[in-house]
Amino acid sequence: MGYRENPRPGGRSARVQAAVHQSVRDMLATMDRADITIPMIAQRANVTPSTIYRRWGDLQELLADVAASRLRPEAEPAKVGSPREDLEAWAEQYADEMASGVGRQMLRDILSASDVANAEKCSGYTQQQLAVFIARAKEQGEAFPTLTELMDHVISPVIYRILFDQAPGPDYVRKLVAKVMPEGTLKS
Amino acid sequence: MGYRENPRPGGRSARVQAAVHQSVRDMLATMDRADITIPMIAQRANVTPSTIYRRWGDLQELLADVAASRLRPEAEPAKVGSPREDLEAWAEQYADEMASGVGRQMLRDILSASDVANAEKCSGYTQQQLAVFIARAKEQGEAFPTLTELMDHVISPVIYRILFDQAPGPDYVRKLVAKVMPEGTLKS
DNA sequence: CGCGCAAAAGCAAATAATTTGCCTTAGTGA
DNA sequence: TCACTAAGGCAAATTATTTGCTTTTGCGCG
Repeated sequence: MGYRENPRPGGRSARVQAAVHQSVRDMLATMDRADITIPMIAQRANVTPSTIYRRWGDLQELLADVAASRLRPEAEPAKVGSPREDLEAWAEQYADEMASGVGRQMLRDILSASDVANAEKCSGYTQQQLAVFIARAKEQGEAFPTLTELMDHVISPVIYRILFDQAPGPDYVRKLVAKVMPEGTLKS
Repeated sequence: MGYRENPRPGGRSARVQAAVHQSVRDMLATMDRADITIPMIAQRANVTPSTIYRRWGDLQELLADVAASRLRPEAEPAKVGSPREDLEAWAEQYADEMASGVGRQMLRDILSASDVANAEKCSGYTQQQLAVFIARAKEQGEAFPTLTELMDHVISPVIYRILFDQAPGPDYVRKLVAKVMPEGTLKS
């Protein structure tokens, strides 16, 4: 009697999931998160509350699921210049998105759920994106930081600040990138 | 009709707060967090549920409050060798505590609450502790990283890993510290 | 000291959310 | 086509939350 992780596309289960996700996104856009309840989500999605309870367990799990699916990158990072420049542009946008009200909420939703799967998924997405820059740099023979260095010294500080402190400022990210680039790699 | 942030010690309000906090700590120690409810906490603390609802709002706020108060450092970090060695020892213990089941839960509780105050408090505690090392190093004329460097390149990566990934390994923290120390500062 | 005030707690009724058992529906694969 | 099963609907039972009103407690003041 378990629910499939990935419902077959086109099936009823997939339709319900889509309707519920959509309903949650609508509500997040229009009202305060503290006022959102499962019965309300259910009504807007035209399903019964018990469907949601059985499938997701509670509001936190549902919100985490929705947040993680919104965080999935839609495309490869843009290629506009050198790998370093691409990384800088991407990181800046990443920081902005995460620091925005919506992004911040999504991060919290993901971390609040008792199930760790969504947090890992989210970190995995970021690593995938970073891996693209690393591959490009390698291809072009450009010196570049490792994945671990990028995660530890660019992503982590940005996320920490967003979660605990204040949003990272505009050139803060640029400085982090500069610091992590290998010696002798100067910005053009 | 607002509740005081810091109830006068010895008053009724302070007793209730202590009883409720204790009740929460007991329950966290003995049962799964998903099974904890406000009525249960109230019963164990000999208080009516409405008292808790009025004072804290909901379970998440209460858990965040309890977690933040547990995270308050009790003493200045130990002084056993050079500032760098002290920092290493402290950071390692910090990482262990945060990565433990209890520590991880506390972090999540703090981040799940809609009120950001506890998250800021928690980050503030860490910065206070780090400031002690910096002051000691300055006093002894030892080269030392800034507070920002320590937060960005030691604390942030540790916390990020705990939240999104896996617990940081045993010598991972040591490497982070080594990396952030000023050039020419070699380990004795 | 004892009085009055206001903050905070208790109580209980009203409301809302969650859980659960049982039934129905809709896809899937033989 | 048919039977099987995962998933959804419905409604009753349970549990949590909110709220209006009352009572208690501790503080400041005369």
